[in-house]
Amino acid sequence: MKISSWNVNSVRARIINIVNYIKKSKPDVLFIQEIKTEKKNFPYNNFKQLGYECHVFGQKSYNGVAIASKINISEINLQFFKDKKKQSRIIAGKIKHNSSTVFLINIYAPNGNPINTEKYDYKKEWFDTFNKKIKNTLSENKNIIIGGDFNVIPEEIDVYDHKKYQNDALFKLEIRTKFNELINLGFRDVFRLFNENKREYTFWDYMSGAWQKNHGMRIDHFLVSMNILNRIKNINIDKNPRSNIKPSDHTPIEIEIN
DNA sequence: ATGGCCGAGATCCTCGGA
Repeated sequence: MKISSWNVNSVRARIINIVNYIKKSKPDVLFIQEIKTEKKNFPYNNFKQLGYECHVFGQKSYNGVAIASKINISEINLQFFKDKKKQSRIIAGKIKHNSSTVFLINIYAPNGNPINTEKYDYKKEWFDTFNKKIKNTLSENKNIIIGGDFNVIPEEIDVYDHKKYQNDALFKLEIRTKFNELINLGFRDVFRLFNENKREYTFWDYMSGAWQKNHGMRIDHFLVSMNILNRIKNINIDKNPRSNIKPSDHTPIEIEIN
């Protein structure tokens, strides 16, 4: 089974790219972030024509997450925790796969820039609440996959110039510590586990030719709980969609699970 | 050292993104 995650930067502006990606990559489940639309304007039909059912946690203009799936997802949850700013950032659900239940959590974590503002405080609080909630969830379900746009650069190797990002909300030590606290609850960053020293990115800014210069960062991740780690067969960052016309600034990341 | 590119939504500009 293939699960993909992609911050599309508007599901409506990106629908052609998304359809092309799905046709080519054929994920069983697609985590989508930054759909930037309300549920009522979500392009359900484009997905339905490809055999995908969509579960949507929308928001006007900003944020918004969705799960598109070829297989049944149960217990869809739009209130994994109560977001202080009422932003649509998490959609969760359960799938049955190889006679076990796997808890899927699709997240779009806050950006947090600029630092020393309430945006940064919101990001810190958001991660504190998320980590607490994950800790509780682990006591009930050992099979958890968290995927999405974490807005966290885990290590120096994960950004083209780490010195530039010391005081950025994506790389500040305080934020990376929270990311590590989450991992220490019993997860692995699957990309880094499978690629010890590899430099790969999932995001390139639209500005100043970042894509052409490969000025990227790895901020989209799959974290998998220890209990099902041995079932992960592969992880791949598909850079192709970033090179297309009218691209998202992020590109999909994909895992294969047995 | 600075600014640069996009999308949404309400006006021809602002906000948010990372």
